[in-house]
Amino acid sequence: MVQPAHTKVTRDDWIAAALDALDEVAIDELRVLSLAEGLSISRSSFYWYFDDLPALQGELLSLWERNTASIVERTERTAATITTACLGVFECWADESLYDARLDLAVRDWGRRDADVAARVRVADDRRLDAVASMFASHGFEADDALVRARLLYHSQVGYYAVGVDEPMDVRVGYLPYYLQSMTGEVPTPDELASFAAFVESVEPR
Amino acid sequence: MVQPAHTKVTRDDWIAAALDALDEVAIDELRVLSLAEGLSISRSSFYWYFDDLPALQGELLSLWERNTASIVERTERTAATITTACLGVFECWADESLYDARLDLAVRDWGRRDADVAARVRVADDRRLDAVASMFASHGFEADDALVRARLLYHSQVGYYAVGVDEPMDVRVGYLPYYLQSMTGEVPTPDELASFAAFVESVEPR
DNA sequence: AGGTGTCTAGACACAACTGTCCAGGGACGG
DNA sequence: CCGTCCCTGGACAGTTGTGTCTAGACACCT
Repeated sequence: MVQPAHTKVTRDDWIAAALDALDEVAIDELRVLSLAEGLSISRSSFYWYFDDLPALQGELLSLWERNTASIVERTERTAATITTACLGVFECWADESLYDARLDLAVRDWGRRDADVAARVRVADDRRLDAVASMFASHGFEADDALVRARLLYHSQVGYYAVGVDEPMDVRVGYLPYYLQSMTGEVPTPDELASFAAFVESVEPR
Repeated sequence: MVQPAHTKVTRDDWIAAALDALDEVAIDELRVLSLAEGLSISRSSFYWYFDDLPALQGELLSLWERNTASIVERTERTAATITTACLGVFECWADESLYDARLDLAVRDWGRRDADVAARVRVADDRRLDAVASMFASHGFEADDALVRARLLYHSQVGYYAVGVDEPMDVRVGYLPYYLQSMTGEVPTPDELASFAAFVESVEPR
């Protein structure tokens, strides 16, 4: 798997180029030629690394599965309060390496037109929502209440990205007390907020 | 503008076919040939009614603008309580003729790849959010709190559609008290819920 | 030097669409 | 019953994309 020195473009370069292109193009509208031009290389190089376009798309899909894992992992942590528990999940929205929002949007988008992808997206959404709902339930919320609060938390985040809100992270962090108050009915303590702010700070160098 | 009797397909038929196709195809991926096949007519008929594909897409865009109008209109009604005010907005999610969720999703989707559309979507989202935030503010919520609650209401709805939750309307209505409690901090009265249920019933024949 | 395996460029055949052109066909008015 | 206007079908050229094939460039090993 070692690349000869005269390699101009690696398999990972193609994948990175595809990810970058998602701002302007849907996954199922990726074009080998466009990616090649971006990489200043000929189209046929692509076919050295991938069987065809669907192979690259599949690669993106498995990259995307990580988003679900990040969320689920955080809902399973033990937390003293529901506000801390929620802040754990919020780490995903603050750290691109945990949750790639652009990719998530693109995959969801793709799922609207491709039945196989739609099925995988449905499974992922269910796992994410179940995980968040369980988290609320384990903090004493009754089942229906937990489900609705999980939806508010998750759907509003999906909507936030779908709408494409563009605001600096510190502004967003400033709204946190209001979000937490509505979602949990509890007021977060200054300590909780401070340690979340510290997490954000530690990530910032994106 | 009267159609001769031998007309097989009208301009509106093309538009309806396009709207129907949005389940399987993005707006910027609409194909004249596919629509024509669906209508069992030849492709060239399309060019009698529309200059080109962008003309049809523009038509869809202006149809979509109604969604914003419906929301804004409802936020401007005077309501005795914040819960009633919210239920007014919720009418949009319960009545397809007020708010076409599929079209909204499709346009938002399109906006991710087309700068002009993106600009119009941004304007619409801002107007909708401002309207809902003002609604909360007029019921005594402080500015930041009103903004966050407006976001929760609107973003979670956008997310709900993006995720593609599929549940019968009566189940959804059953969750209303929980949603309202989280979003407003108030418990809706049985009367409020009953009159919303009546509205839903009056629409149901979709 | 020569051989090998890895990677790239360019050419090719094929497919899916687009918008245009033109020759009609049906209904309706004079 | 004839011309006109509205609408439709089929043919055409042009564009953009796909995946394949072949020749060769480059580094590295012996």
